[in-house]
Amino acid sequence: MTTIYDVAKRCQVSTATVSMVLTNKGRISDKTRKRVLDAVSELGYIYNQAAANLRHKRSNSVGLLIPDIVNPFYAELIAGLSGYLEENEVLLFLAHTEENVAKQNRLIESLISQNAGGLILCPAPDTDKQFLSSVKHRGIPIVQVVRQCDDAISDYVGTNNFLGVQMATEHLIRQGHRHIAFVGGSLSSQTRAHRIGGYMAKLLEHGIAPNEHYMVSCKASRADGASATHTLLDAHPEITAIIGYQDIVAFGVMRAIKDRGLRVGKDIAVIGFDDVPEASDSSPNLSTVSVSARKIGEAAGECVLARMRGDSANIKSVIFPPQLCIRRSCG
Amino acid sequence: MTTIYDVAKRCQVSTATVSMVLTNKGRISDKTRKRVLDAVSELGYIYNQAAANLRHKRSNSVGLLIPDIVNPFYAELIAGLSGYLEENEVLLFLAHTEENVAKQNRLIESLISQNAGGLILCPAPDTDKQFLSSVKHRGIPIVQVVRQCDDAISDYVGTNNFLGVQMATEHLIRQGHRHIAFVGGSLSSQTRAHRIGGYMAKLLEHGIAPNEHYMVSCKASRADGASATHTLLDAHPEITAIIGYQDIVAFGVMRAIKDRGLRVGKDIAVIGFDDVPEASDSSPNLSTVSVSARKIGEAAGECVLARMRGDSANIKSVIFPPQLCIRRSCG
DNA sequence: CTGAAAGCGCTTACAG
DNA sequence: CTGAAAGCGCTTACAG
Repeated sequence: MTTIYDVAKRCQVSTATVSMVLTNKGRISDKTRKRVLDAVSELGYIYNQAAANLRHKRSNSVGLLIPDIVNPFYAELIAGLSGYLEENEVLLFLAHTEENVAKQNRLIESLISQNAGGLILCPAPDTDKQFLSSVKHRGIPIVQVVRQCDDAISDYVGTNNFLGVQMATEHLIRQGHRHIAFVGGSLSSQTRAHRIGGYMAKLLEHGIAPNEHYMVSCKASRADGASATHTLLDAHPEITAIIGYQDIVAFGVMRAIKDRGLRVGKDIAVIGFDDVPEASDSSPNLSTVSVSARKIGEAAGECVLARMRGDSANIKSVIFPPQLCIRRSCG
Repeated sequence: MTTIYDVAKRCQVSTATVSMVLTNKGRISDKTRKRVLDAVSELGYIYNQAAANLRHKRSNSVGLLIPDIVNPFYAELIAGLSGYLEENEVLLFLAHTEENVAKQNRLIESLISQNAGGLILCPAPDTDKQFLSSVKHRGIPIVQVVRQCDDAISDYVGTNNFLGVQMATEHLIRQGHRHIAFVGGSLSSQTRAHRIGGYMAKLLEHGIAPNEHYMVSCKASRADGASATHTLLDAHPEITAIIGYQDIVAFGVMRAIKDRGLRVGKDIAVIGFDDVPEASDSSPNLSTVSVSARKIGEAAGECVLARMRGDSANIKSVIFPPQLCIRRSCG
C-alpha cells in the first residue's frame, strides 16, 4: 500500500507538502504541486480518507437504517438520499434492521464505531428513546425519517399521515361509501396511529361511526394484506371500500378482492398510501396517497449533512404534504 | 469523545490493558477485566473500530455498487447480502452507479479511500476492465454479481442467463408459438447478449429463423417496456409471444398488451426474467425465469469475505441455475 | 514556500 | 498478569 510518505520520498519533499497538495491547503509552488501530482499517479497512490478522518475527528459517511429494504418505498427513498450524498461526496452505510430493535441498536453501535458521522433512522417499533438520546449526546446527529418514535428527540423528515388518510377517506365518502375499512400497519406503530386517526376523524366528521372491526392490522407484505382482507370480508361482506396502510398491503387487498371474484373499483374501492412505482402500473392501477419518498430521502440527507457541519438550530421537522392520486382502483 | 485512554485512567491501568479487554486478547485477570468493563459502561465509551482498522491495516466493511436501486431485483439482492454481512459483523456501503461508468469509478475510489475492504460490483455497461484490475492489484478483492464485464478478472456470482432464456423460449415454442419477440436490455450488455443467445439458439433448434425485428432493446423500466412493445406490435401484429429481458420490462410489456385491448396469456404470452416479488402478484401473474437474487447476494457476501480473509484460491464463478416459473401470463 | 514533529484512537511486540 | 512505547496514514500549528 502506497502512502503519503512514499509519494513524499519520491519527489523529495515532506509529507506535509504532499498532504497540502492533496487537500489544496497552504501555498504550494506550481512546480512542487506538479511534482507531487505526477508521483501520485505514477505510484497509483490512493488517499486514505479514513486516516484523515481519524486525525480530523471528522467523518464523511452517514448511516441509513431502514426496516424493510424489499418495500419499494424505501428503494425510492434510498435513490433520493444516495443521489444527494453522492453530490456531496459523502458515502452511505446501509443497515437493514428488519423491524427489530435489538438489531437496530447493534447496527447503530457498529455504525458509530465505524465512524459514521450521522444517522438517518426509520425507527423500528418500540425503539428505545433513551438509546437514541445517548447517541445524540455523543454528538452524532440523527434524523428520523418516515416514522417518528418521539417528537422532540431529533430532526424528522416525513409526511402528514393524518392528513393523507383524511384525504383518502374523504374521497371515498364523497363517492358514497359508508362501510370503509382500514387494513394494515402494526398496532404499536405511531405512523399507523396517525393514519387511523385521519381515517376516524373523517368518518366522524361525516357522521359515520367508526367500527372497530373494520380496522385490522397486518404485516407489510402483499400476502399479509391479502389474507387480512379475506378474513375481513368473510366477516363483513358489507364493506365497499378499503384503505390500505401502505401500497404494498393495498396490492394484497386488491388480489384478495379479485380472488373472491369481486371487481376492484366496482364492487370494492381500494386506496393505498405511498405511491410506489407499481401503483401506477397495477391492474387496476392503484389510487393512493402520494408521498415522494425520493424527496424525503433527499431532505433527510440535507438535514444530516447540515447537522454534521455544525448547524445547531433547534430541532425541526420537515413535513411534505401528501397528495391524493386518484386512479382506477377506487371507481 | 471518550477513548481507551479515558477508560484506562479511570481504572488505573494502561491503555494496553483496556485494549486487550476490549478485544479479548492476552491474559487479563478477572478483577481487572471487570474494572475495565465497568468503566466502559459508566463512561459510555464506544470502541473506535475505524482507528483499530487503521492500525491493523484491516477493514470490516464492504462496498456494494449497483446500477438501479429502484429495480426490486436489487432490493432482494441487498436483503440477502446485508443479512449475511450482519451475521459477520461487517458493515455495508451502498453505492448507486445509475449505469454510469464515470460515476462508478468515482464511487469505487471513494470506497477504497474510505477503507472498504472489498467490493461487490454489478458493473455498468462499458465498465473499464483496466480500472478494475488496478483495484485488484491494490489488494482489494472484487466480486462481480449478476453482470460480468469480463470473465477472467474476478470472482463472479450470477445465474445462467443463456440457459434461463432457453427454458423460457422452449416453453413458448412447445405452446405452439412461432412469432416470439424479445424485448429489453441495452445493446452493449453482456447479459443481454447471453439471454438473446439462449433465445436464438432455441429458435434455431426448432427450425425457426430468428427475426432481427423481433429483438428490441429498451431501458429497464415499465414505461420503456410498454412503449417498446407498442412500437413492436404496431409493426408486427403477428407476434404471439414476448420474452421480457427483465420482469420490470415484462410488466411494461403486459401493460402495453392490455392497453391495446389484447389479453395477456391468451392473445399474447409473456415471460419475464428475475422473479421479483410482484411477479407472483401481477394480473395475470407473470411467468418468469426465477433467479434467487437473495441467494446471489448471500453468495457474493460469502465470497468477498473469504477473499478479505485471505482466501487466495483461483478465481471462481458461482452460477445458480435458473428455474422456469410458469404462471398465468403465458397461457 | 516548505519541513520537523506531535497527535487522532487504537494495537502489539517486548519487557518486567 | 500488566505497562511503556512505537506506529497505522494522515494533518496542522509552528518554525524557518
